[in-house]
Amino acid sequence: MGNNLKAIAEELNLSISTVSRALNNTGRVSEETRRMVMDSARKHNYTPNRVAQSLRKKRTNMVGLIVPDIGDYFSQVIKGTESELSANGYSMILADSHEDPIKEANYIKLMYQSQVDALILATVSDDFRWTKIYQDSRIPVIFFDNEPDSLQCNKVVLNNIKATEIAVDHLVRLGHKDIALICGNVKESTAKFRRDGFVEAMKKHNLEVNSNLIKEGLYYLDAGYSSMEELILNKNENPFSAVIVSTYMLSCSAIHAIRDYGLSYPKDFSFIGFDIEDSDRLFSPSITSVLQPGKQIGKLMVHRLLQSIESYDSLSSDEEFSVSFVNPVIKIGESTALFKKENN
Amino acid sequence: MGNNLKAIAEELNLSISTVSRALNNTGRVSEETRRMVMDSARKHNYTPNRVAQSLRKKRTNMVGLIVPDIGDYFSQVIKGTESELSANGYSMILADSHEDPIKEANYIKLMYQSQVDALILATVSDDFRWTKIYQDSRIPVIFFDNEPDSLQCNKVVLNNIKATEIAVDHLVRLGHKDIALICGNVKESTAKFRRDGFVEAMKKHNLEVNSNLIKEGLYYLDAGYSSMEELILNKNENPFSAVIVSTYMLSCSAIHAIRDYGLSYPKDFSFIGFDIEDSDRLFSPSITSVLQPGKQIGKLMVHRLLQSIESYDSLSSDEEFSVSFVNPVIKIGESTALFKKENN
DNA sequence: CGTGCGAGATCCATAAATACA
DNA sequence: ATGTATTTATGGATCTCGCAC
Repeated sequence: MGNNLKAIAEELNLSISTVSRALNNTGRVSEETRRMVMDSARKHNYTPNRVAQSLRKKRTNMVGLIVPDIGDYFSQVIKGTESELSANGYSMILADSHEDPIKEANYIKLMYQSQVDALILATVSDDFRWTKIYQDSRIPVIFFDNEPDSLQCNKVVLNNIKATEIAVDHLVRLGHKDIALICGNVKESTAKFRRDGFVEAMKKHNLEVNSNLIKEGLYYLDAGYSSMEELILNKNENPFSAVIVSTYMLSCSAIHAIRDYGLSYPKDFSFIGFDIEDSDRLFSPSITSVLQPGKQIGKLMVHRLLQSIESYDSLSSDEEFSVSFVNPVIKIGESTALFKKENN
Repeated sequence: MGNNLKAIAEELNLSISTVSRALNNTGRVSEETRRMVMDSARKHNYTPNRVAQSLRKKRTNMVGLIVPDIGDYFSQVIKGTESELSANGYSMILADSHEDPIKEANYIKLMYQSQVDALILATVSDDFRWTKIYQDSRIPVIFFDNEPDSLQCNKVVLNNIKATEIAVDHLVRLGHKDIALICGNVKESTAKFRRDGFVEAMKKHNLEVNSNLIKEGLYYLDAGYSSMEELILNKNENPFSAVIVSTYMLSCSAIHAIRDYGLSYPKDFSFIGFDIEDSDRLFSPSITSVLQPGKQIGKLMVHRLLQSIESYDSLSSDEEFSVSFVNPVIKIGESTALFKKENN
C-alpha cells in the first residue's frame, strides 16, 4: 500500500484526478467526496510527492546556493537566505565550492540538472559562459560577494565606498587625522572601491591623504601582515594614529602583526577591522569593525529572485539586470579611542 | 526545442529509449548510433533532468540536514556533511529550525515530501512520533548533537566522558589539583556525561572532588555567568587554580564574568572553554578549549547513512541502530599555564 | 446548462518486454 | 540464436477535455 493518490483513489473507487482535485481544492468536487478523500488521505498519511509535483509543474521550489566556504561571513548569508526562502515555501540546496572554480562549475551544472528555480552564487571563477544556459532556461541567477564586473547580471553587493567611508567618519569623530589604510589588490573592483571610499572620505573631512599610509596588499600570500609591518616600521617617517583594514583576511593577519610587534590597540593606535563579528563578545579588547550585513544580503537576494521567478511566469518581459547595494554597518568596539598626542 | 531525450530522438529518428541507453551505456546500442547520439547530445547541451530521474528511480540523491542554527559549531558539521555528500554524488538540502520544535517538525515533513534519501538532524524537540513514517519508507535517519535518549535510533555523538577527561588530564599535567567545573543541567544526558567524565578523571588522578567546585548551571538564563561568579566569590573558602567549562554558551558567559570581576587567565587561574574554535587565532590570550570535531562528525554521519542506503537497497535486513562516538580534541592555548602557588 | 466525475495526455527518464532483422 | 531498436509500462501528480446525469 503506497501512500499516493492512486492508493486513495482505489480505496474510494474514485479516479486519481478526482482525488487530486479534492485535495487541491481545484475544479469541481462534491462536498461529500471531498470529505471522504480528506479522511482517506489522513488515514493513509498522504503527503504529495514533491518530486512528481516538480516534474509536472516544472518547478521544484528549490533554490541553489553556492559559496566558497561554509562558515564565517558566509554562514550569515546562508542563514538569511535559508530563512527567507523557507518563509516563501522554498528549500535550499547548499554547496561549498572550497574556493575551487572547477568544483564551482560542477555545482553550477548540478544545480541546473536539479532544476533549481533560481541560483545564488558567490563565485570564485571568472568563466561565465554557463550563464547563457541559465538564461535560455529562464532560471534567474544572482551574484553576491565577488561581483563579476565583466558580466551583465543580477547582483547584490556591499556599498564598498561606504564601507571605508563610515570607518573614516568614525575615526574623524574621535579626532584622528593621520589614518592608514590596508586594502586588497585594487585591480579587483571591491578593493578599488574601498580604497576610493577611504580617499573620498578623507577629502570630505579636509584631511590630507598620505599615499605612504595606503597599503595595497598585492599578491603576497600574507599581505595583511606585511602591510601592517611596513606601517609599523615606518611610523616615524609616516606617522598615523589609526588604521583601517578593508577585508577580513587582511584584518586577521594585520592583527597578528600588531601582536608580534608587541603593540596593542587602542594604546598605540586605533584599529578598525573588517567583518570581525564576534557576536558572542569574546574579544578583549573588542574590535571596532565594519560589517557586511550577511543575513540582510541573503534576504534581499531571495526577495529579488522570487520577483524574477514570478515575472518570468507571467509576462516574459526581458527585464533589466538589477544591482542592489547593501549598506555596511560599523560595530564600535574598544579598539578605537579618542585621539591622543602620544598616538602619533 | 527542449533539451531532453525526446529532442535528440526526434533529430536522429530514433526512439527515446535508444537514446537513453546510448547515453547511459546500458543495454545494447551499435557503435554508430552511440556516436551519433553523443554528438547530438553535446549539440543540444543535454543534461539529464534529475527530477525525472528521481521520480523514476525512486531516489533523489539528496540528503536533508536540519540544524537549530546555521553558524558556529554547526557550520563545521554542515561543511563536513556537504563535502562528504558531494564526494558521493549527493546534494544537501539545508534547513535551520531556529531552535523551534514546530519549525523543525515542518522541515521534517518537508524533507519527507521532498523524498530525501536520508535525514540528518540535530533536534530541539522531544517528539519522535514522526520517525515511524521514515522507518516505514525506509529512509534512514541519523541524529547528532542532541541525542534523544528516549529513542532507539542512529546517532553520532561526542564521547562526552572524554571531553572533560582530556581537559582534566591537561590541567593535571600542568600541576593543577583544585579544579572547578561548570557544566549544564545534569538532567540532560550530555551535561551528566561531561560531569561524570570530570569526576572520573579526577579520581583517576587521585584528586579530591570538591563538590563546591562543581557548578551545575540549572535553569538560570545565564547560568555560566552566575556559576563563574559564585566560584570567584567563594574562592577563599573553596580555592581552585583552574576552571573547566563544558558547553560553548557557558564558556562565553563565564568569560564575561571573569572579565567583569577584573580577573584574567592564566594569571588568576587557568581556563578551559568548550567549542571555542578561533580558527583565525584572533584571541589574545588564546583560549585552551575542548573541541567537537564538527567536520568529522558530518563526514561520519554521511558515511553511516550511505551504508544504510546501500543495505536497504540490497537485502532489507532489519539492522540494529548504530551509535558512533567521536572523540573530542583539545586545543591548547594560552589560557592554561603551569600551576603556581599564587593561583590558589 | 451546469455539476460531478473519469479518461487520457503530460512532465522526463528508465527498464523490461517485444519486434525485427 | 544474436545483435539492434521499438513498444510499452512505470514513477506520482496535474490538467485539459469531455461524458453523463
